[in-house]
Amino acid sequence: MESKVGRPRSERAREAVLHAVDDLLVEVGYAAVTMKGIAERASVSRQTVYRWWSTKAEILLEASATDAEDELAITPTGDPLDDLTTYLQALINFLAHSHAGSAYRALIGEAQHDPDVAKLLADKDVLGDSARVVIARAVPACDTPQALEFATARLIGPTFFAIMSGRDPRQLDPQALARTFLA
Amino acid sequence: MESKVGRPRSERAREAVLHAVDDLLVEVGYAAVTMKGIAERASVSRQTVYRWWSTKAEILLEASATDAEDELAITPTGDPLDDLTTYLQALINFLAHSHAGSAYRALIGEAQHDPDVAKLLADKDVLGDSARVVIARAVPACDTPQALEFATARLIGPTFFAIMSGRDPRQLDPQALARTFLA
Amino acid sequence: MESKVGRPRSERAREAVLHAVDDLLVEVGYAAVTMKGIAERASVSRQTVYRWWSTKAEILLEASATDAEDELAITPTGDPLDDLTTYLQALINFLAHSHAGSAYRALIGEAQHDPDVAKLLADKDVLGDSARVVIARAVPACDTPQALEFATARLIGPTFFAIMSGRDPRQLDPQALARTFLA
Amino acid sequence: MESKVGRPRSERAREAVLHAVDDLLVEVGYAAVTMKGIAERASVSRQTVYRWWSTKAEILLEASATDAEDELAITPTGDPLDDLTTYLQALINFLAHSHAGSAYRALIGEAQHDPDVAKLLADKDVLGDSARVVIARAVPACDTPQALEFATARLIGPTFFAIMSGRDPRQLDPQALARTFLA
DNA sequence: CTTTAATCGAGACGGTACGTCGAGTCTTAAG
DNA sequence: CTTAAGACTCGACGTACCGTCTCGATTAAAG
Repeated sequence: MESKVGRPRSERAREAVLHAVDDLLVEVGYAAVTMKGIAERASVSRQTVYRWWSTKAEILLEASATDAEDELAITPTGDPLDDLTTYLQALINFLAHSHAGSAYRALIGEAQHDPDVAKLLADKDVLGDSARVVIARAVPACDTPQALEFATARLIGPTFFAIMSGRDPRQLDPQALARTFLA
Repeated sequence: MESKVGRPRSERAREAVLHAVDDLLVEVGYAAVTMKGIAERASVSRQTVYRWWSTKAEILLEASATDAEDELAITPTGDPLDDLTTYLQALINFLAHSHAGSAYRALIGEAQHDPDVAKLLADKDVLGDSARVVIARAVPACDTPQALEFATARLIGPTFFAIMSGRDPRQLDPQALARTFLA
Repeated sequence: MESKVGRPRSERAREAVLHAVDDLLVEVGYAAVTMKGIAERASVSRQTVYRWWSTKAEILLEASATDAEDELAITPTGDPLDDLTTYLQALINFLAHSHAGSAYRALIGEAQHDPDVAKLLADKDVLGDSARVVIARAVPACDTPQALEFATARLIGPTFFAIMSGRDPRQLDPQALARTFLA
Repeated sequence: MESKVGRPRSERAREAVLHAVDDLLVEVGYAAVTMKGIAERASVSRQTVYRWWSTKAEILLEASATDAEDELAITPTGDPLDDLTTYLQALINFLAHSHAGSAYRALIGEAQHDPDVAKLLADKDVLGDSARVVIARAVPACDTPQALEFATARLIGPTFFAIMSGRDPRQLDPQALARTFLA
């Protein structure tokens, strides 16, 4: 419920900030993205940035969550192996090559030592959500929450580990991963 | 080839820095560990820290690599399922509860947007090394490098993902994970 | 000539602002009085304050000018020495102990580097006006403007300097000052 | 007692700051002089400014105290009236026309609502010191501290008031003021 | 009894300085 | 040549106040 009195929030400023953070991420990398830099790039006052977001992680998440969801959504064919393979390929592309994915990896990294960022990601489980949809369709037997969680970790885990630990993503074979998952 | 003239490097200073990093990590957490703080805690000049290490990631890795190896090494029993279960339990403890493990998670995080840290971790693959040893013994069939890499990702991945993405480590069942790995 | 159409100026808002300034001056001191603070304390919008006053000096002067005049006005007895002594005592009280006086000192201070404030004070010579009245009655010989100006400086100056330069006002003896003035 | 270990204070930085504050005072006026502006003008880091001075008032005082003393020091002739007249002329020039004087007036102004500045000026009574020297020589009868204080206020006060309250300094007649003082 | 016009509150906006902190580097004297 | 000490430049931090700007809602006099 948002107040109706006072000057309304500037949609222009909101978008400028989100675009700025996207651009800066690509240009200078996550570490060099600063609240100051975002504000300047967006031609927005620092105060305005802080008014609506408290950390760069928050902005980054808002800026890339939609992209992430889009990149991880697949159109089901009915064939479990095909669907899982397609999903795993999308996951590899997302984590290893997409801008939204590199933002996401940076956020996961930050979450390891910043509880606020961890909370943020817990509230918006991009990876888990995308995987659960695919699994529910491909493996109907996975119907309890526990089983779903376990399957999610098994499906995403190997790819996630390989990329996060700096391994070469080209060595990853989505079909082999999918087959092993179904075994 | 190192010079032999002049005052020799102080071993006292080296150890003081490594201990200071360990202590600070526990007391204030990774994010609040600073080069300045390390130097002060170690009663060592800032210049001395910079002379021997170029980033806090380097110090951190040197300070916790040995601990990490110890915590991830298991004594084999001969039974593959038992060995894998023991290893996975050690992995869970390391990533979720150990100091060395939280340092390692932070480094993995940093590596996502800092190529220097990524290089550092690539040269010292703590997790992969520990897993390969276990796999080689438990699954002798895994004899090609590719198969070993694949198995490593399958063994470590699910646990790694679950903990890095902020899931509750108590939900992880090392025996179930081991059984699925062997299937 | 002010317009007669439209909503009339709110007398309530005007008084609330002046009272807020008075209160804030006492509570937090001149330096910490801000336009923002005044508006909030008066439960008035910032725009409303700016609509009617352009600087905090203006508000302050309007808020304390009447008090200042009252505090510096004396009832004549006919005896020059008595009148001057009474006046000087009032001047000491005003400059050293009164709220209106501390506002006035702050304004004089501001006037040293802000021409707008200097202009404001030139148009409303609180100190000079009060002194001229007393001098005209006590020293009828002072009848030219120049003589009056000179006498004003001689009468007010020593006290003004002592207090503005941070000397202890208890060391000031109004009767001695009055006697010396008449000499 | 200053420490002898560590890098010594940069004399270059110290002078650059003092000159910068002098220049800025003339160019933009006291109100627009900021710590940030001083640092930039002096090509010195903000941190360095804060390391040695805590407010712009402190820098200003250090930058103009010597000038002030020079401008208010007179060479005695032996004739009381001449000496006092010369001193009062110097006082008028200082307060009304000199850069050091305008800095001093600004500081006096600030002192009215900033106890720290008031303390600063109390420790370095530029005006009082200069007057006491002149009075001691011209009026040997003034030998008790109280008498000296009283005489100081009488000597400086009228001129001080006239200029601080925005009156035209050209109307001030140093000889007339000196004569009245001696009467 | 509706316009019309200026007010009011609330609060977001772009700016800019604040004082602090950590990053690295540099400059001493001491060992 | 290393060491501890500590000053140096640089640049981001998050906050505060500045003065301006949109809003919707009042409030009176004028039509």
